[in-house]
Parts: sequence; structure tokens; C-alpha cells
Amino acid sequence: MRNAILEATCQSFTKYGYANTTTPLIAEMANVSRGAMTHHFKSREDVIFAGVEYLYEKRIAQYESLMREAADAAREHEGVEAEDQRDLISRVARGVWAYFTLPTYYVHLELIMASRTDSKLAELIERLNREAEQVVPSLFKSLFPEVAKSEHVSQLVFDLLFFTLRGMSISYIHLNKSDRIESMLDLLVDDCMRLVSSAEN
Amino acid sequence: MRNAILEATCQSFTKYGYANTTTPLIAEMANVSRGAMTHHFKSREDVIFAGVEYLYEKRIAQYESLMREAADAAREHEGVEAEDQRDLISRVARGVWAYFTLPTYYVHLELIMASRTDSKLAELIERLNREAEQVVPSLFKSLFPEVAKSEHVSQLVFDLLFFTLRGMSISYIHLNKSDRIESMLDLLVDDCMRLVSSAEN
DNA sequence: ATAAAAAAACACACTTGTTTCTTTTTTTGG
DNA sequence: CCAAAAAAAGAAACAAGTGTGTTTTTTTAT
Repeated sequence: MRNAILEATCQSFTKYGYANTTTPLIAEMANVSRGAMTHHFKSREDVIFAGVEYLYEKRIAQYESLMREAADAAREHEGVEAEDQRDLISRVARGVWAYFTLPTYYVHLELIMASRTDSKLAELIERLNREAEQVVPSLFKSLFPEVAKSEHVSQLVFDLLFFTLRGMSISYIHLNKSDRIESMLDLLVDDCMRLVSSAEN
Repeated sequence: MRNAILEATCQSFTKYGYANTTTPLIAEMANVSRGAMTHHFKSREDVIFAGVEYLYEKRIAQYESLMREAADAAREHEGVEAEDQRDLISRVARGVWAYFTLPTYYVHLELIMASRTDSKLAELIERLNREAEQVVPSLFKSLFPEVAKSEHVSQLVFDLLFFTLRGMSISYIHLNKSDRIESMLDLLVDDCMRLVSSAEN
């Protein structure tokens, strides 16, 4: 029951947006009466914030799945030794891109934007971000153990990929410029290769 | 009067967010009665959408100002010939970064996010984006006339800077990681120099 | 039978849009 | 040039719809 409500909250975030999600709407999507909700969640804030937390867990699980998928595919590839590193980086970059174009990620961006003018939400988001930042960057960096020796380079590779693809995902909402996306992904892979090489020397 | 209302609408967007901007709030910030507003704007949508257009013009003027500032400062610099190009790129990159951390730009991001679940707003945003895209990229590219010969490279340089810094601006809302920002700006300038050099050959 | 869960009903606040009334400005005719 | 009328602007009041929170009643399970 509680889970059905949280699932409905996420669905509403995705379909109607965070700002348009109301308690009657959640109740309707979860097929429960509004009165039934009050037993599990005292106030609007309770259910909304619980939904935000639920979505965070979901989103991080999706990220982990995509990163594992990329790493597994790279392991199976087994090409020329010198090309292996590039193959891995390429798959990881495309995995991050897939992650940033998930509906859950767009909701995440919406939450960050909403938190700009909502201090209560900002508090929650900051806490969840702190928790997420102990998983997301470390999982990424663990895929490149040789690079991780240089904290500065691995941070740079991570930031370059994440900042750029996140910025691109916003353009992707309206325009699906597939050629520009492919060019950018290729460029990023080149840059990451260069950074990784510099770290190994 | 009309202008005072539009200005108040932008102020409300900036201070309280797009989703929390109501007609009584706008009237209060503009110091006019709600009834007075109805003479200039028939409905809520009228005033909100006019405010969005007004903000677009404002934001693009800010962008033009920052780009002109960067170009002027680079011209005045007059260092060693080989370093001039790098100086210009560095100033432009930091100008774009300043642009992306303006309050008006955060409102812009909020509007893009809101348009995901608001088809009426999406229609307006898409029209304004089409208009803006005839100014913003071309002004950027005009600063590098030699590079502009290669459409592919100039597009790549533009996308790399804009996507990356836009993505970074979202992180900047909560965390002011100044060292990571500086590192990323330096890296981007390096990359742009490399791309520019490749275009000149 | 008692306590928890679910449903329904109610009250309050807020936002929007409409209508009515007053004030100010502009136009027009003597 | 002035005065009356018309138009525009501004203010206030009203009605309808919606979301939230609380209270009350019914159902279910222990």
C-alpha cells in the first residue's frame, strides 16, 4: 500500500511534473482514497518528500545497472589490447548518456530547479545528494582503477562527462539533434582517452 | 505600467520560481491592484507568457553584453601573438560561465523543465528558442572567424562549451566547488584550443 | 470488542476569472 | 477655450473551482 502510493507519486512526477503533483492526483493514480493516504502520510509534504527519496533510490539503481551493463559489455568485447580502454570509455560514456535521458533523471533535474526557491526541498535534496555522491562518482571511478590513482584526473574525467552530458540532456528535451550528440560523444571519448593517458604517465 | 508588471513578473520568477508565481503576487510586486492588471493582461497566461518573452529578451541582451565584454578585453590585452587566441577563448569561456550563473539563466532552465509537462509553455519556449538560436550561436562563432570556416568544428566548440558549462551550472546551485570549476574551465580552454588548431590546418 | 485502516464529509485558504463601480484621461461639440 | 460625453484605467467585490488539513463515520482485522 505504502509502496503503491510512492510508486504513484513517482509516476505523477514523471507525467505531470513535480509542481503539478497534488495529493488527490496521487491518490487517484494509486487507486486509493485520499483518506486512506492520511494514515500512511500525515501531510502533503510527507508523501511528496517520501516520493522524492523513493525516486532517488530508483534512479541510483538505474545508474548502477547501466554502469554494470557497460562494464560487462566491455569485458565481453575482448578486442585488441590498446583498443580495450577506448571501448570501455565509449560504453561508459554512452551509459551515462542513457542515464541522463531517463525520465527519472528529468524529474531529478526538475527537483533541483524547484529546490532553488524551496528551502525545505533544498534541505532534503542536499542530504540525498550527499548520500548519492558517495555512490555515483566512486562507482564511475572504480571502472578505471589505473586512473583512480590520480584523484585530480579521475575527478576531471568524471566532471567532464557528467557536466557535458547533463547539459546536453537539457537540449535533448526539445531538439533531438542526433548528429551533434554523436559528435559530442566521440569528442568526449577522445578527451577522456587523452586524460587517462596523461594519468598513466 | 505594462513594463512594471513585466518587470515584477520576472522578479517573481527569480525570487519565488515559475511554479509559484501567481497573479496576486505579481500585482503586489508591481504595486498595482489586481484589477488594474486585467486591463493590460486578460488572463493569467497572458501575463505569464509575456513575462517569459520579456525575460528572454533580457537574458539575450545580457549574453550579448558578456560576449562583447570578453571580446573587448581580449582585444585590449595585446600579448604575444600565439597567446592571443588562447586569451580570447579563455575570456569567452568565462563569459559563458558568467552567463550560465545569472539568475535569469536559472529561470530559463526552470522554464525548460516546466515545459516538459506543459505543452502550451513548450510551444512558446520552442518559438523563442528558435529565435534565440539565430543570435546566440552566431554571435559566439563570429568571435572566431577563422574557425567559423569549418562549420563542424565551430559547432563542436560551441556545443562543448555550452553543454559542459550548462551542466556545471546546475551543480553550482548547491555546491560552489570553485577548484573543480576552475579545473574544468582550464580543461575546456585547452580542448577548444586543440579543436581550433585542428580547424586551422 | 478493540484497534487499525479506509472512506467520506467538512471547513478553510488560495487562485482565477468575471462583474460592477469609481476615477482619470481623452475626445468632441458648442 | 470650456464643458460635456465617451473611453480608458484602476479598484473592489463576487463567484467558482481546487487543494489541503481535520474530523467523523464506516469497515476490516486482530
